[in-house]
Amino acid sequence: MAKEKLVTAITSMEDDFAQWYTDVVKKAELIDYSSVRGCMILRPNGYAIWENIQKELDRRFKETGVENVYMPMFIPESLLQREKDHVEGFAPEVAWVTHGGNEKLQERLCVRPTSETLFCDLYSNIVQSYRDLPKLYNQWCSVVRWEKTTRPFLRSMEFLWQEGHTAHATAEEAEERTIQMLNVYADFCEQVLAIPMIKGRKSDKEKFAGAHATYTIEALMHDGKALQSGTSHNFGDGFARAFDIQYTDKDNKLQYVHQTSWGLSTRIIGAVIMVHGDNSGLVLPPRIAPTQVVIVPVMQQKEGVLEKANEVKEKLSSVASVMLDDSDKSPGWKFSEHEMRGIPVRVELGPRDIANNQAVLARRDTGEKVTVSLDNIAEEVTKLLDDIQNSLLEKARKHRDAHTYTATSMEEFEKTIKETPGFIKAMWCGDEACELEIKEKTGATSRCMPFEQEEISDKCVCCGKKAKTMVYWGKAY
RNA sequence: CGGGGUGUAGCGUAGUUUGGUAGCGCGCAGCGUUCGGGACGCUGAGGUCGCAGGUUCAAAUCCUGUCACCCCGACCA
Repeated sequence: MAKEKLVTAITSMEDDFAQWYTDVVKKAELIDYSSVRGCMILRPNGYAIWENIQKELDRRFKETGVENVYMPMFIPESLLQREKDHVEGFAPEVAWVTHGGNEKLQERLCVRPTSETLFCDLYSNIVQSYRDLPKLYNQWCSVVRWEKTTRPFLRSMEFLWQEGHTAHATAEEAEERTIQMLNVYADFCEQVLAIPMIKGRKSDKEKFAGAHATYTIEALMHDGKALQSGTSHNFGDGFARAFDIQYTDKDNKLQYVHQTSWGLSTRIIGAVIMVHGDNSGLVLPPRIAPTQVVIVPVMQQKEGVLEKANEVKEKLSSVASVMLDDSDKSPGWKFSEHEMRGIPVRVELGPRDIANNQAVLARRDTGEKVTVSLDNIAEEVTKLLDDIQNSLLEKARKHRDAHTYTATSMEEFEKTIKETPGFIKAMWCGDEACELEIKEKTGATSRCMPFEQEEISDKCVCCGKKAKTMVYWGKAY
């Protein structure tokens, strides 16, 4: 396509997907690298996407009764070590503060890699009675994990996220909340980010350090790799016992609370890029696009063009977030630039259009152009944005389904993962040894045990023993 | 942490083999002509050649060390 020849700034996906990703992230000006290894700078284009994600999710959280708080970023070493599995899971990637000014600290402080311990400490102080429950807290913050290798959005040493932490009177209530929040994530991803998710439970090997059960939403990227996009954990009363979080129930008996935590990070932006992006750059679903419509005037120095463009902007601003690009670049340059940034709809407006009381609408996802009357441009744009949102989800679903395979033998498994990367549905006996062997042989890990089970066979794909569960497998980011 | 690669103007790079005045394209600034898929002309600004040592009359170039980033792997909510 002629179009693609022009944008030489971006490596094509087919040539080198990793390089394509890096190019998009940079050229769309989502991030820049910083002077600290593994830490990225979120630039306005990138941060605005996160702000929209925050806005949408925060509203959905609050609809379920969640309240926001803010916890300190430092955790005393003794507190971190309270729960054994938890500290073992996180210790290798924790950053430590050892000095305050020139003085060595009595006790090291860790920079939070996650805040379970802080919330537990708080709950142990503020929960006394069953009347104090449930506690449904969330915080928006950054966390630090000393990663060995990093990639923008997908894995950085410091990243933005939200972490919800709840405490409940009963195990049932905690389990219900865990699933409820997983559903909030999945609905958000489908409806707003146009990314279809597989919902399911993690195997013991893959579950969160200290969790009783971990649930996950898994998405398939354009290159056939899986991305864990959000998790929801049920802690049972494990943390409560370690942190002594007890309440008095109606019968005046001491009980431990049951807890959950759930998180979603800027990593999800990586998913948006890798699910919807194409060789011209980023493709943003309208519902999170900071700018939904860009107006590109043609012959803008001509009498009346900019005036008309401003009129159209005014008209559209009631139905979408609109930007008028009246910079003195050529129209063609602007076309490519805004495509690179993923703006869903472009309005082209020149003297020819104005004479005919019309404008050209170009959609980012398909490149298709239509001419519409200026009289009902607001309605047309609204419809178009909706249509783009829907077809992005549809396209992503088709891609995922087309790259979801089944395997009933290891030969089939290995061949599929090698030749046609994607999700593989295969039966599993439940033994961790088989999980390890599959990883060893194929590089694929168990992504989740989906809620929607199918009986592909009655034997474990690895050992041939009686199968317990169908598992989605895949190579993961 | 292992393997590989790359560091020269904001970006992309030539020059390194064989040491000898740092060059080109894009971008940037000014002026003019342009404008329906990255327009063009003229003029101009911009460089501690990643950093630190060493060899030499002379180092982007050779030697030693070091740092950063990218890719693959290992590890990893």
